[in-house]
Amino acid sequence: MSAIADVARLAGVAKATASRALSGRGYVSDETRSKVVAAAALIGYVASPNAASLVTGRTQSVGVIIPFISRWFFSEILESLEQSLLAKGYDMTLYNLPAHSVERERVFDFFLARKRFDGVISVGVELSDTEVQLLHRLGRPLVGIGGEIPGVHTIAIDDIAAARLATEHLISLGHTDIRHIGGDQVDQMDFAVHTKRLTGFNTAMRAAGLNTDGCFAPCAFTVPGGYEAGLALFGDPHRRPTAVFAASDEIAIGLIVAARELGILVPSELSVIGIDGHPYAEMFRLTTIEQHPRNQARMAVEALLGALEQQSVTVSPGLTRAPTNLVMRSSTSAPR
Amino acid sequence: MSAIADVARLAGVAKATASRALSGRGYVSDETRSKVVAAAALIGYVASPNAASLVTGRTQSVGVIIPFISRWFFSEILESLEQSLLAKGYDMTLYNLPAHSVERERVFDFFLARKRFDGVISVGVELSDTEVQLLHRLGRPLVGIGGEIPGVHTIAIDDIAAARLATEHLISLGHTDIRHIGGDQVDQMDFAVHTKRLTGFNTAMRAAGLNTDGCFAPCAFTVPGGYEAGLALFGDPHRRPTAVFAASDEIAIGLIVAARELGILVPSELSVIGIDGHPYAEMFRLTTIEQHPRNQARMAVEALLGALEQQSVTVSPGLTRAPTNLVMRSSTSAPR
DNA sequence: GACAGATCTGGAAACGGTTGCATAAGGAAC
DNA sequence: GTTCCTTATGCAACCGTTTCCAGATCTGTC
Repeated sequence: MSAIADVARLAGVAKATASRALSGRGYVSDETRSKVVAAAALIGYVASPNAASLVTGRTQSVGVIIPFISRWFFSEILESLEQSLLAKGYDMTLYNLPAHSVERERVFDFFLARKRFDGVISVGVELSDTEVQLLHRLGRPLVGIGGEIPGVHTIAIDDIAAARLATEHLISLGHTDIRHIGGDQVDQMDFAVHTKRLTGFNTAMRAAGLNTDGCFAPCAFTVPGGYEAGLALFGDPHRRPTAVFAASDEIAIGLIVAARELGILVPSELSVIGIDGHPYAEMFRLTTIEQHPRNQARMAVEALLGALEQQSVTVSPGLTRAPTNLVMRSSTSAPR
Repeated sequence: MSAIADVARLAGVAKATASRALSGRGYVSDETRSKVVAAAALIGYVASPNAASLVTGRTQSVGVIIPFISRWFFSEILESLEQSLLAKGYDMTLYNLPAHSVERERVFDFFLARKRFDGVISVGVELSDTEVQLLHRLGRPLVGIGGEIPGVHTIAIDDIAAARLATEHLISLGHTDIRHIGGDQVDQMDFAVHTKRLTGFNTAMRAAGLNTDGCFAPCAFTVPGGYEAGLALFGDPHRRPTAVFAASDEIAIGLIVAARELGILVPSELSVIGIDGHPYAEMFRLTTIEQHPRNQARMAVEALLGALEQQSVTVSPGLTRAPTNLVMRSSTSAPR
């Protein structure tokens, strides 16, 4: 509707002056500025970033690539990203790209190539070299959350250390028959998360002199996934472990529900520990390693906007470790 | 990087011709078109919709306003919206606006006023007249999901009918001591959902000649919310009902978890029914009224893009009813 | 063979902002 | 009273695209 020319006319100044007055760049007298601001307010003028982006190259908008929306970690990330970006005046445009989506190529070659974003945040998606280069050629900074992409600044917890800590907690309670339930191949979430958590588990077990053969069982990375795995694992009383380390709280909760259904007492007959800090953890009294996705999202926005302020095309590559912490509730105890 | 001028030069034609060849509007000979297309492919040219929007007024982008991201209904809607919009070449920009967010005014007065969207989809947010008018003045069509906004085309299930159906299911099994656990004031989600589901419950009860006094108890609209409500409601064996209608599956699941902890058998001692069709419903064998959010999202996109194609500023106002269906599992049975 | 209509192409003007450059006024330093 | 710097403003060009308009060529009809 109303353009800056209307504001300028109303305020009795040139377009250039109105632009300077509203954007705060360049010299404008206080008197002129207030006239312009008043005129803009009067007709409800809001600058079109699309038009401005033509000449400035800045769009005030950030693209986000994410493989899931409904899983806890990802929805937390998303809420926090949106909040941080909104606070800084940025729009957030969402691309939901499951691991091997058919749309994937189109998103990179078409949507991301449209020059709509000042930067891109990639959450839990392993980008190929080609894809990183494509984004790089656009001259836009890129920040990752939740994994390591070569040459890209990434915010992530130390998955190996978190898994080791969880396993060590069980070992320190006196458990020796411990299993690890983690993500399966189908649900790779693209990232090496599953593998890393398994590595942390194996490391802790071996350091304690415990055998790891046949200790890992895969399942879908969800509550029903953990539930199914629990029914299978706990079905035979003779082969039942005394403790389980679940790769996520959602899996852990599924395991607990399965155990309860089978009449197995947690923690006296079975200890369960997870990773995440899921909002349901408390009602299931689940001991877990908390990560703080909202915080990770804030760090990512900070890194990205920092790079934008410095006009730098790239964020300094490298890894920022997000903190984790053990929260003890009553799903773990010494074995009987 | 590469602009249409580069493509035109490479193909040996004028900018205008290149534009026509790539957009498919106006006359272009087959020979010229293939030359232009080849040139564009060669240098990896992708048109900037920002620049185009300046003259066409179309941005190829849709704004979505949503109060939650992590709750099941909303994340399903979001995934489906993104998928439908992407398929049509539209970007989706997200505004996460909890009910009484401090950011709300800023989103309407600033972000939505920036002329970035061809249309807006509002999910589960009750818009004020002022807000509807503001969007209308921008000349952009608006479609709602999950409630009724005066003068706006909305996709929604019949909440009253769904609640009545759920309650009637319990009554038909022979229950007479039935409670309804639903959303509280704090968690109004802006919409009249809570009130409508309560109305449906009351209607069914009265039609069966049952008293409704003191039959409703509020809780947070989440699994832990239902769990807390369950502990409170089932704590006193003398005052325990034989059946509960939960306003959502998440509440229903919380109730079941609480019942199991208290040693109450579902369904023989307690029947529970919910509304939603949550992915956890099956593992808790929950009887529920399914709604299909992904389908609602598709309908919304269809309505919005339909209006855009017709150049019409408004979508024909009115209500499209999304279907629901009762799925019987084993959380409900006749009372003992 | 003239004419109308359809097809094809290019030049130039727009869209709504920002910014480089020129101009001018005011104040400080010599 | 110059000179120089800082502040303030306007004009015009520019960003990348689409589209209006004019002109050219081709086709078919009478």
